[in-house]
Amino acid sequence: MSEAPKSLNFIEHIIEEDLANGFPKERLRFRFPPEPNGYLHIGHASSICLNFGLGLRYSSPVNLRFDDTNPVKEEQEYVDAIKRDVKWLGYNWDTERYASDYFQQLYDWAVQLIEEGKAYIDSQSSEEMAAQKGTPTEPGTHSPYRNRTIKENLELFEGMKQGEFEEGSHVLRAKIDMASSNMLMRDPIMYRILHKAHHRTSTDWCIYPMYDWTHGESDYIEQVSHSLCTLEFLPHRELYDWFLDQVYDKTKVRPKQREFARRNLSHTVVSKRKLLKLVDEGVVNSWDDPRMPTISGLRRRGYTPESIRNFADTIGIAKRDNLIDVSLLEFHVREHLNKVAPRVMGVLDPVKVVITNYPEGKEEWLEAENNPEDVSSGSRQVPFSREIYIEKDDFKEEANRKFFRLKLGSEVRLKNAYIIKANSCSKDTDGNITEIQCTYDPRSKSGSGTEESLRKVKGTLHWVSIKHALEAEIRIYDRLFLDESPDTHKDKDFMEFINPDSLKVIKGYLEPSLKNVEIQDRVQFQRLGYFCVDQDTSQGNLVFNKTVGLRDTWAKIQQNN
RNA sequence: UGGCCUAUGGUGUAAUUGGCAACACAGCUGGUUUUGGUCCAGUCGUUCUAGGUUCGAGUCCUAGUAGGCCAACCA
Repeated sequence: MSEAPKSLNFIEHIIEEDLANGFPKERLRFRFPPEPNGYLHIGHASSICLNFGLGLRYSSPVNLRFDDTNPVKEEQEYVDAIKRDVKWLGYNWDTERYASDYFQQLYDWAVQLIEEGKAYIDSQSSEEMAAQKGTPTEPGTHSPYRNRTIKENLELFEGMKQGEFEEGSHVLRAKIDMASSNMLMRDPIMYRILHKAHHRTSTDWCIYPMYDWTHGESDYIEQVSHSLCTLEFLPHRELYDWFLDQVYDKTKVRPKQREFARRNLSHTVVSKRKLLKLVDEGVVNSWDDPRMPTISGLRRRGYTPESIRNFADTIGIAKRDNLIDVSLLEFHVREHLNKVAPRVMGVLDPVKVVITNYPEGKEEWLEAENNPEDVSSGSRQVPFSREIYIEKDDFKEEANRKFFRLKLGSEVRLKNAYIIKANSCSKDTDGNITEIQCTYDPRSKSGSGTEESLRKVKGTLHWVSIKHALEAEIRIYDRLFLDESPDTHKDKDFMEFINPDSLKVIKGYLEPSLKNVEIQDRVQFQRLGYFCVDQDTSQGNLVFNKTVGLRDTWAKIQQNN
């Protein structure tokens, strides 16, 4: 077996360089560190695939670590959803960790910093501290509390921990440099008082560590070798390193933070706050609404884990701003579903066809291939009868040579069945076609091997026998936003670009083999697209979500005319 | 009136670290096909600008330009 030489992304280059410089491969360790304050989305999928992909590549453990330092926003529900989504994507974490597991260690280290004169209690309001912080172009000024005695600091910190103070009355700050060009180094807050129960530690603590103080130390505790995050954390790196310096023991692995650019997907938003707004304002029905770019939404839409992993792999990882066209994601789901989704026939916008020379009351069960891409998938039987539905779009009274479908006076193949010829049609008073009268060639039955069955006719249509058809609710989705990058307009809110027609619910008529489908089953409605059984399906009420349409060359030809 | 990051086809990412700019998607043209799907073949098109170093620059240096990030008791 030869493996195609795959080029490395810049993170892999860094790791290779570290290994070349003597870092032991067995000490490589990664982590995926979500905050349990919302659902995972396609952007997280990229990060998950990066970290777990590195774990697979180097046979290294990857921890799932919940960054749960803010009980105001975090909930167990999100922890459960995140675990479900990571598993569904196909990854196994080494150990499940929580930053809250480290609260005691973090506290002890904080005490140590105070004792070393590197941290102090500030007792000003957040407004006062903000005023002293300066601006990116002007240095800050020192807090009047900056030079409290170590003893006083220790007593106050202990008091904070014991719950003696109100929220907002005191914070612990690192004593670094109020004149630093990096705003994060201007005496950052390490702890704040929050009289709020935590989803894991309950009321054990009423002081909670801030992100910067927690994250790097957690990496260190877990001995994560490469701590990967998005680019907006780049300025945090200096502080990450500073905090690490305070506790670092040279015999241990020193975690290295490196930053990559967040992946942006066109025609959507990927920010928990914005996604939450879509849910709260009823633009979508839930976090797992199939229009949402959340992992759970994509799953419900019919996306496969493989397709998402391949997508993440293809878009790669880099440091520049990007806007990835959603059509690339669609390509990957088509690519996978083409191989695995059974083919079935369903008519979504029906018009009745009567085959006038087919005996009334007669029915035949015809053999239909389940998937031409997978011979092992076998075949099934579909019923044929005198009255069938075809798509309205598949018939025109007159059309030019490019129209490979049914028109008066010409022939077309019914998939898996017979060649029919349209002779006439009926219309209602508004001129809408209500019925097409055809005749069929009884010797042209698919697979019969007769000369007539082998005739080449230009078009092949899908169809469904009216008498046998299953009615189903079909949910057709379109992109949620009309603009390719709705949240990057300076003067317009992303909500202004919402596509009012992102969901269309219609009734479809399906072949009877679909009677016993299960939730999440994925199929291809031939010539239309890929569809997935929605969880709203119940006894006698079939609901399908459209995952994505087939590539549609005909639509393109029409558009260009 | 600051600091930091980034710049390669329409999109995303590569380039053996200074040595013929490539892969995928999208587009276009043909072929196959009982899905206008799939598949196959072909084609289009790229190093932000100006200098510099070098036999040789996408890669290194300088300046410029453009975009992004940074002043939450969020992560």
